[in-house]
Amino acid sequence: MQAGLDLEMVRARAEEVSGLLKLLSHPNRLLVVCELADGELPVSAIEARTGVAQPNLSRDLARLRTEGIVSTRRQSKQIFYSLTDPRIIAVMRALCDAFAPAPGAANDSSKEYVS
Amino acid sequence: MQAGLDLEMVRARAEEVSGLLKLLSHPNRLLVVCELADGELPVSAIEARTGVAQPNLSRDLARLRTEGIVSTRRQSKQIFYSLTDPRIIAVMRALCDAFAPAPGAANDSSKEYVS
DNA sequence: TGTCATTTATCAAAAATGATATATATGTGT
DNA sequence: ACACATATATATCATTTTTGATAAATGACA
Repeated sequence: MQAGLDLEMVRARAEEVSGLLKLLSHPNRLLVVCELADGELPVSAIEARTGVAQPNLSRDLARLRTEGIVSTRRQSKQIFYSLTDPRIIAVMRALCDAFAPAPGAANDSSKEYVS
Repeated sequence: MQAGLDLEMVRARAEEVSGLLKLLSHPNRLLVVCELADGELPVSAIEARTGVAQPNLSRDLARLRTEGIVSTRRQSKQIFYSLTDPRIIAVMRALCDAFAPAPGAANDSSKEYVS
C-alpha cells in the first residue's frame, strides 16, 4: 500500500483539505457536484436530476458558495450554478478512477478478456 | 470547468463514495491517513506524529477499521495499522496533485523556470 | 502485581440533517 | 400600481451525528 506520495502539502493544510472533502462527504452534495461537473445548471435542473428537496438543496448550494467552490449567474428568474474550483474536478476524477471497475474485472468491457 | 468525466459510477454509488470521503473529511483522520500512506505504523507513532489525543485517535482508528480501509497487526503490546484500501490511495494522490503548487508557481522547484 | 499500549465508555457541546414554513426576487397579466 | 406565479433563498425545529475531554477497562508482558 506504500504509495510514495508527497503528502507534505496535505499534512500542512489538513484543515483546508479536509474541509474541501467534507463538502463531498454527503451523498446529496456529491450528487450535486457530479451534475455540475458536466456543466452549468440552474437550480431547478439540479433539483430534478438529484432529487434533493429544494430547501435542502438550496442550503447545500449556499454552503458550496460559501466555501467558494461554485459560482452563480442569474438569468432572469433562474440562477445557474457552476463549479469554479479545479481541485474539485481533480478529486472527482480520482473518484471515477478509484470506483471504476477494476482492470481485469469481469464487467470491464474496454479491457482485455482473460483466458 | 467541463471535465468530461464518466461519473456514472460515482452517481450510482453516491452513498458509498461519500461515506469514504467522510472518513477523510476531518483533519485528524486525514492526518492519520497521511501518516499511514507512508507505511505501517503502531498507534503510539501515529499519535506522536499527528498530535491527536490518544482516546480520540483510537476512536478514529476504530472507525477506519469498521469502514474497512485499514487493517491491524499485533506485535506483542503494540498494534500496527496500515491502509488496505487502494481507493484511499487514489484519493490521496489526487489531493497531492490538487494542492500541489500550481505548475509555473514561484515555489515549485522541480519544474521549469519561466523567462 | 504493576506497567505499557490501546480500547471502550461517557458526557456535554457543536455541527449536520430532513422536514416544514416563510421570505425574497423576478417576471407576467391586468 | 396590483395581484399572482415561478424560482430560489432563508428560517426554524427536532433528531442524529460528530467531536474533544475525561475516566475506566482490557490485553500483553515483566
